[in-house]
Amino acid sequence: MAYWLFKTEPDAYSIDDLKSDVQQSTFWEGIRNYQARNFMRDQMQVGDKVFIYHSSCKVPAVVGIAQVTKAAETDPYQFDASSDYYDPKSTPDKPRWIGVTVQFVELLSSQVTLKAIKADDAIVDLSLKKAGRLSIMPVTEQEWRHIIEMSKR
DNA sequence: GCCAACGTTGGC
DNA sequence: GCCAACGTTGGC
Repeated sequence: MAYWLFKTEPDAYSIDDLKSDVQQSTFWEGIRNYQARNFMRDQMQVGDKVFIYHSSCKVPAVVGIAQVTKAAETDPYQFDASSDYYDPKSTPDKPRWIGVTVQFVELLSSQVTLKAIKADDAIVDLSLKKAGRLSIMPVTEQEWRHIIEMSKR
């Protein structure tokens, strides 16, 4: 089982939206970055754990946990000309973009802020720390455990 | 709202 | 295939 971190803008779709969504789950559409896509396509499996991270907001932070409930499938929004996620270069017989389905697991008892993560020497490799703009990134098991511990402080 | 960082595009 | 220009992301 692998660990991941998904960024989302809470104004658009927050962890609370996920929690109150149908079956507490959602198709994670709109990933338009090749590195992120390749993680979903090549490595992500049902049962993988996911940190939900709120970005572009007052306090950027890891706020909760979700899990992958469905492996990658074609993201239909790439064919929808009225969608922000429309990609005119993608075709149904050769789709470029995919998404997985995730389900809410739990809220962290306290959020772990970007500030705290940046200040913590135990977290070195996390892309979040390297000014990465990656919307989906791998998390090592140690980092996962460490961030869970931080949320309990 | 600014701007640095970085990914993508397209001309050559 | 290089690289400059451009667009986007995301913290502040």
